[in-house]
Amino acid sequence: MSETQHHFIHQRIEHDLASGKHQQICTRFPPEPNGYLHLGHAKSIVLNFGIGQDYAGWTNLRFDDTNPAKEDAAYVAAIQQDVRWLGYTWHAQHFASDYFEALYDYAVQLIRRGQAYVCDLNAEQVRAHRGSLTEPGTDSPYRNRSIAENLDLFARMRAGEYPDGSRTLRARIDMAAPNINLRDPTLYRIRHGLVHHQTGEAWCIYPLYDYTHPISDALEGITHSLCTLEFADHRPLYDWILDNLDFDPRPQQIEFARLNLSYTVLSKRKLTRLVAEGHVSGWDDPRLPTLAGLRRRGYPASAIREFCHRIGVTRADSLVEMAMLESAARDELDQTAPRRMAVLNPLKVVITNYPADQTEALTAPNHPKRDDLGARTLTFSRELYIDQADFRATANKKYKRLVLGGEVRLRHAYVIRAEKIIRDETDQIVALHATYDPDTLGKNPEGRKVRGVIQWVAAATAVPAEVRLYDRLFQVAEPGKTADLINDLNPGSLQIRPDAMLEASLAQADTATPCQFEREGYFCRDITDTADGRPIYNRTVSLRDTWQNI
RNA sequence: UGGGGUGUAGCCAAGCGGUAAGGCACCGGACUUUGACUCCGGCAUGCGCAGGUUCGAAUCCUGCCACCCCAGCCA
Repeated sequence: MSETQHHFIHQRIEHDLASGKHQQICTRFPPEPNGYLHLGHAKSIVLNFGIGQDYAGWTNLRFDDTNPAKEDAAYVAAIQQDVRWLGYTWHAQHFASDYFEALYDYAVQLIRRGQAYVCDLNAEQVRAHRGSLTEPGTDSPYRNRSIAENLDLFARMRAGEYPDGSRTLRARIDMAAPNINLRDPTLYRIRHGLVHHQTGEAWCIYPLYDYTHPISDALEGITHSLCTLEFADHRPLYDWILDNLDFDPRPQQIEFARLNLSYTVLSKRKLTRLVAEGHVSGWDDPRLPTLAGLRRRGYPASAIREFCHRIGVTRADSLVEMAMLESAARDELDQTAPRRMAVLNPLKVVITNYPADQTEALTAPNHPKRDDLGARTLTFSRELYIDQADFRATANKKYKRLVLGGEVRLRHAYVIRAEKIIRDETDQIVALHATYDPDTLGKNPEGRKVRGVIQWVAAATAVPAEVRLYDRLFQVAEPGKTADLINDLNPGSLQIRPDAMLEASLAQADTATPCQFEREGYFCRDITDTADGRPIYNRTVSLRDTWQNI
């Protein structure tokens, strides 16, 4: 696996270490518990926890739970599980709501300093006073209330004397600031009737992100607060809050570009919609770029970490190709996955010169390059299955599988020759008659070259299974770019092979270990669904296929 | 048209005044009982564009152009 690359944030940190500004580097991963984590979060997790590890510091997990209308405890549990699964351990876990009391006190301080005021404008009026991108805003008529009145009003806001939306606490900065975030931003809003998953009904006023985040960071001793680019405009406000509350030392916010992946969406809003509208089976649908989905799909956590290292960290907008993710998965799985044989679209083959009452046990290594992974036993018998795609009545010479009258190697077994196609009344191929060369076990046949090798399973011992093949969820590189993203869904993103046949060793397989179905790809047992007692396998990713045309 | 960002190969990305790393993808070839893996080779006279400074510029300066973000009591 590649070294963590040296990007601009590492440089900033090393500069801060060299200058003596910090002795220890502390970061945090601050998800809002309002949805499941996805690859975009993985980028942030790997970045933040990676820094904690690389610089002998630590990383906190902090739930940014300032908006109870959208959040839920169920998401808290899911997020914790995902972070652990990715392989990280947080130094401490916090909730922004742990700081509600402190946050309130700091707000009182701001009021005392004349830096915050209670505003009676409603949302619509606030918007009207804010001005536009090119025009300055105008002061709220409540901007110059006395400190005493502000203190009283804010206390009453907390006491629940005012209805939702009737008042807010605002920072008193500059309504003419070119940066709109500085035009007296809202610090607190009133929200009655909500049950916060952590604080219950203790509060009816809730602080906003821009106010909460810098203080939470400072309270925890975070040195570098990493976030995505869209918050760059908020940095002056982040600094303003800490400045006016005399925090020293202060955490430094540094922004980086969020991850975009082609043919999928990395937006909690869009993912929530796909789940809510039933376009996918749930947050853990294997087609989703959620960590839960990728995990169920069979992606190893190490592959996701590696992917995050490969894509780097910059401030430039980017659209990373899916191939980048798949490559990281293949690199990991190739080294670790035991090899197995499975036939996804079975075609029965009868070896006519092999005795009906005979079987033999063949030994096949679990990995072509790793003896330490051991071996398993395969049963060879008169009736077998091969894949329909591995046989053709006729084909050109580039096709190196089985052709009528031609030979092919059965992986780890004998060379067979296709002799006759057996059809039913409707002319459908129902079986193939073939003969085997008994002198080809573990050696090449005399005087001729057999180029093709295909997988097979013995009919008598095969394990029936359902195999699910996945394709990209969307059929366009940037879903929703030109129209509603639902129109961009790929109707063929899930293909089920209901009649797949697996080699016998998979009957009692360790369900947690992903394996390679030779010549098909990497697969893992789906432990969420069951189909009539038959195992269900998900294809994580296919093998790289450089075979262009037949 | 206000503010904040970003432009290096098809994609991601190093580079920090000394003559364009690496990965993905792709194209050759070797090996192969997985059309996999592995290995070897190829892939930017060029760094958004135009000027300028310099012995020397992707790196510095000037001016353009393109794209992204911001007007929630969301995060």
